[in-house]
Amino acid sequence: MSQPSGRHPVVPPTLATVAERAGVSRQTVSNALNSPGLLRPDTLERVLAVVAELGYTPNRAARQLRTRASRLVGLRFEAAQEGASSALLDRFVHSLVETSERIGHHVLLFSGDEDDPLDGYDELLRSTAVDAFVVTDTYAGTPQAAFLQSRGAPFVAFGRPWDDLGAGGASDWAWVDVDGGHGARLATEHLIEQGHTRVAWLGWERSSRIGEDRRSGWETAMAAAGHPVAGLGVRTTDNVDAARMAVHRLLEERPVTGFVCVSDTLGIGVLHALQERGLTPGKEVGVVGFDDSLGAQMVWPGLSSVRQPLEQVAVELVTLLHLVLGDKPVDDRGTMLQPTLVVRRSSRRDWA
Amino acid sequence: MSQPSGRHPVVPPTLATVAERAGVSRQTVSNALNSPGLLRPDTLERVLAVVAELGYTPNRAARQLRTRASRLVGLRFEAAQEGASSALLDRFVHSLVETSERIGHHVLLFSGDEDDPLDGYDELLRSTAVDAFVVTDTYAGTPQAAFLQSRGAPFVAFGRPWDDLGAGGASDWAWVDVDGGHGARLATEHLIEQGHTRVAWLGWERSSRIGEDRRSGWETAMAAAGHPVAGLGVRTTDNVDAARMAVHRLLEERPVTGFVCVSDTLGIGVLHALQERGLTPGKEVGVVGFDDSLGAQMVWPGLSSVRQPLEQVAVELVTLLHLVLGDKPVDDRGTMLQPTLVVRRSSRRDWA
DNA sequence: GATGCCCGTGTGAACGATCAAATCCTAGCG
DNA sequence: CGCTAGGATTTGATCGTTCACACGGGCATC
Repeated sequence: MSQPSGRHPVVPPTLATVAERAGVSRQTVSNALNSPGLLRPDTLERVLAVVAELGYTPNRAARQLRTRASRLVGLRFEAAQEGASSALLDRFVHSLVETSERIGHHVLLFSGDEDDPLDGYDELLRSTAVDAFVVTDTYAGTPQAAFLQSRGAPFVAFGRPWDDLGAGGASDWAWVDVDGGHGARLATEHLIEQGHTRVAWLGWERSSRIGEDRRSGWETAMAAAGHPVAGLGVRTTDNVDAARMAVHRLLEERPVTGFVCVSDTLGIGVLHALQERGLTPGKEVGVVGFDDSLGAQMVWPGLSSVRQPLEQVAVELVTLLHLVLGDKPVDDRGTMLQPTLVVRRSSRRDWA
Repeated sequence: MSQPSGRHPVVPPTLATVAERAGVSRQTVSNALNSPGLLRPDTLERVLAVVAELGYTPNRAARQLRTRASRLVGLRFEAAQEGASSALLDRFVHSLVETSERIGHHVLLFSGDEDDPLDGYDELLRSTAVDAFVVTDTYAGTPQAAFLQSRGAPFVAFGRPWDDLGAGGASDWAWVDVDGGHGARLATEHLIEQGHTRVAWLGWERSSRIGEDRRSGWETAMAAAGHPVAGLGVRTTDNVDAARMAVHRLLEERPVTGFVCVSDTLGIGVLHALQERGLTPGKEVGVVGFDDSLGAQMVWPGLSSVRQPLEQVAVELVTLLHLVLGDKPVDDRGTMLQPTLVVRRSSRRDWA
C-alpha cells in the first residue's frame, strides 16, 4: 500500500546554500552565473562545480522581484472560431515558445473577453507578471498597440500597423508580417503559367485589410500578364458552402478556369463546386488556397496553397523582442517576410 | 515628430501606496484582498475604494516569493507533427487557459527536446516557476508521471495511467481521459443502424494503447450485433495515402460497406479510395473518423466523426488541479468522459 | 616607501508581499 | 470604575535574489 500523498515538495537549494558550500559569498555565486567575467577562473570553476552538483537554479520569484523582470512574455490565446484555420497558430506558437526559451523567456498564455480586445492585458501589466507582449491580432484596428504604448509596455506585433503605415504617426512599433499580396501574386502567376487566362479571385468582405492586401497581388499579376479582371473578383464569407455557391454562380456567367482564394476554406469550397459540376481540379480548372492548412493537404486531390513562414515569423519576433527589451535602438522596426507557394494537384495540369 | 521611445514603464502602485492613501497599514490592505472577513465593514469599503481608484494589483513576484506559489501551471507544448491533428490541442489549450484563470492561475508554455519527454520539467521545478503541471502525453508510457511524483511536484494528466490501471501500483495520480472505446462503439453502432453488416476497422499499429482501446469498442459493437470481424481489422500508419491503399487492398478481397477509423486522417484516406473506385460515401459505403478535426468538416461530402469533449476535459483537469493544489484529499482521482458522434454525410444513406 | 588604482570578493539594504505575533481599541461585566 | 476578552489593526521579520558600495590585496607610479 502506497502513501496516498507522499508530497515532500523537494526544497531546492538557494544561493546561500551554494555560497556556503563553495566557501564564497552569495554575491560571488550570483556573479558566477550572471557575470562570469568578473570572477577569477579558479573561483568560477569551483562555484560552477557546486552549482552543478546541487542542481541549483535561481528562484524566479526572487530574481523577478529584484530585477523587475519576469522573463515572461504574454500571448493572448484566442479561441479559434469553429472552422477557421487554427493549425496555423499552432505552428506559430510552438516556434514562439521554442525561440523565446533561447533568450531565456517563457510564454504565458492568457485569454480575454472576445468583445474586448484589451481585456487581460491590463491586469498582467499591473501585476508586473510579464515583461512584454506578443500581439497577434493587429488586423482588427489594433487598439492593443495604442493601449500598450500609452502604458509604456514593451511589445512586438505579428501584423503590420495598417492604420498609419508611413504616415509618421504614433504607430512605429516593432512588427513582423507576411506579404500576403506577394503570396497571391505567386499563386496567380502560377495559374497563368499553367495556361489559364481567366483567373478569378475569391475573397472576403472588403473590410478585411488582410483580404484586400492579398487581392491586390492577384490584380497586379493579372495586369502584368495583360488579362482583364472585370467581373472576376468575388467576395464571400469564410466558409465552405458560401464559397461553393459563389463559384456555381460565377461559373454560370463566365468561363473561368482558375481560382485564387484568400483562404483554404474557400479553396476547398471551390473544389466541392467543381466536383458537383463534374470538373476535374487541376486538369480543367486550377485552384490555389491560402495558408497551407491541414485541410489543404488532406482534401482530394490536394489543394495548392500559399504557405506563410510562421516559424520564421516567430523567430523574427523574438529577435525584435530581444532588442526592445534590451532597450537597444531598434532601427528596423518592421520586417516583411515572403510566403511560398506549395503546389499540389489542384493547380497542376499533369497530375504526375 | 514623436519621441522614438517614450517608454515610461508606468510604475504600478504597491501595497504601501494604497495603505498610506487609505490611512491604514500594509497588512490591512493585504487582508482586505485576501481575507476580507477580518476587516470591519467600513474599513474594508474604504480600502477597496482606494484599491479601485489606483487600480492596484498585487505584484506577482513578491507574492510568489513569500507564499512560494507562482499561480502558474506548466504545459509542455509539443510541435504538431505535420499532418497530425493539432486543431485538437487548440480547443483543449484554449479551454485550459480560460478555466485556469477562473481559479487564479495562468498557463505557462514550455518546450522540450522531442526525444526526452522529461526535458523542461526539471528546470521549471527547480526555479519554482510553476506550481503544477498539466501533462498531456501520458500515452507514451509516461515517464513524466513517475518523475514528477518522485519530485513531489503536483500535476494532473490528460490520459489515464495505462500501465498499472487498477494494479494498485504507484500510479494513483489525478487524471482525466476520454473513453475512446465508447466512441468507436457509437460509431460502429451507428453504421450498423444504417444497415451495414460488414463494418471494417482501420487503425494504427498494435503498439498504440489509444488505438487498441478504440478498436475494442468496434469489436464490442460488432459482437453485440452478431457480426463477425475476422479479416475486417486493418492496421496502418497515420496518413491519408497509407489508408487509401489499405482500403483498396481490403475492398479487392472483401465486400466491406462500412469503415470505422481511428483518426480523421485515415477516414479521409477512405473517402479518397472510395472516390477513386466510383463509390459514393454515405449512400453506398459508410465512413466514420475520429477527432472531428477541421478536415472532417471540410472534406467532401463531410466526414462523420467521433468528437472528444476537449473543453470539458480541460475543465475537469482544472477542477482536479484545484483540489491537488489545495492539498485536499482527492477521492476521485480519475475521471472518464464520453465522446459524442457527429454525423455527417459520409455515413448517412440519405443526404438530406 | 607612500600613493593611487584596479580587480576580485564580501556586506547591508532593498524589491513588495505575507506570516506571526504584538498592540490597540472597544465593549461587557463584576 | 477598573479589568478582561476578543476583535481590529499595526509592527517587525522574512522569502531569495540583485544592487550599490565598501573592503582588501596586488601592482604600477612617482
